[in-house]
Amino acid sequence: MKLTEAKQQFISSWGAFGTYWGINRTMAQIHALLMVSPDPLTQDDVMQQLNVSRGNVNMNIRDLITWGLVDRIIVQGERKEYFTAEKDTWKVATQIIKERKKRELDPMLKLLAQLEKIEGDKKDKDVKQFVDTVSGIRKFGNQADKMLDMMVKADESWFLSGLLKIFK
Amino acid sequence: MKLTEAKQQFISSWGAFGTYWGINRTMAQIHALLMVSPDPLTQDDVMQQLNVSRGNVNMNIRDLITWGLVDRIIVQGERKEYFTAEKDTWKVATQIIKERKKRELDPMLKLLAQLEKIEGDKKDKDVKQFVDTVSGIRKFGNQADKMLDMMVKADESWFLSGLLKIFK
DNA sequence: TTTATCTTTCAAATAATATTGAAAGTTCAG
DNA sequence: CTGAACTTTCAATATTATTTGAAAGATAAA
Repeated sequence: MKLTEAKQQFISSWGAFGTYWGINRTMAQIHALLMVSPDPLTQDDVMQQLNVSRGNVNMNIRDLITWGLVDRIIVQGERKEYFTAEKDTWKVATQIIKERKKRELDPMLKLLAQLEKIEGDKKDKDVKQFVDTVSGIRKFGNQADKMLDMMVKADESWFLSGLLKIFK
Repeated sequence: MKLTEAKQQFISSWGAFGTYWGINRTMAQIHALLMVSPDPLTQDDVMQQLNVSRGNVNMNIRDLITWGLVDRIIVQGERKEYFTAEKDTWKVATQIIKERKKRELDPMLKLLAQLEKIEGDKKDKDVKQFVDTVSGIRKFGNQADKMLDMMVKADESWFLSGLLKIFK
């Protein structure tokens, strides 16, 4: 397989993969493209390579920047902006974990804690089932939260080589 | 807050949360409803409580069954079918991990392994960046894969109390 | 200041996804 | 069998999410 074809396939699969995880296809594709591009690209480069409109590229790049996955690069003496993606997989992963935790997990845990304080007779089986379910999810979520926190603080080599021994 | 209101909020939030993760709103809501319902429900119960059509309920319940999260229950002497959800959070989580791994992570890792075997001069910076990116993701993915495998085989108490000490 | 270059916005168009509901299919009691 | 009770299917429809592209907004060189 040639580079061009492989890139194509990587970008397209990354896009499809993204949609399974609630990320829009184009955003995932732009991210993929920037990850395999050694040099920064302009919006026009991305438009041309992925066949999408200017507005689409602009909005999705902006979004990727707020996710902390893409950086805007200013080249001396050039009018237009360039963009580049973080290419270290570990950093990408921890960045995504950090953001999703903040945007989704943390608010959900807050809500579950509220819901658990429901008024009503714990003897009532409906009340009991509700509280049990909510508190089960909350406990699990809290543990996952702590684990992810530590993962984010840990470093790559630990993850890649050390972790396995622990699970033995 | 009263039970009815709390249930309502739980179901609706669970639905919204699901959409962040590529799960359709109704499927997540049905799952939520069944998790907080102590007794099995019929399709009509679900239709009525969530205000969705028969076809929608039927299709989504079927899907939840293939995910291994919902069971069909036959009650002696009753014509209609009942449905119930697994309520143990740990089991729900490991079941979801198992399925998503099988459906998404494993095929992606297979593809990445293919792409890494690209032909071309490793001195070329485009080739190098491509191979580095793909292999970085593949290594991370493989490690995550192993970790999740072990998590699925492990047990809840270990996760809830033991794991943290390891990360210290 | 004017103009050319580049970026951003957002209403409208399009595409993707989810939902409905009626008809067809199934199952079983009588 | 036959018909009532229940389940499944799927084309049509509705909803939601994404994309476009032209206009407006910046910015800086001339």
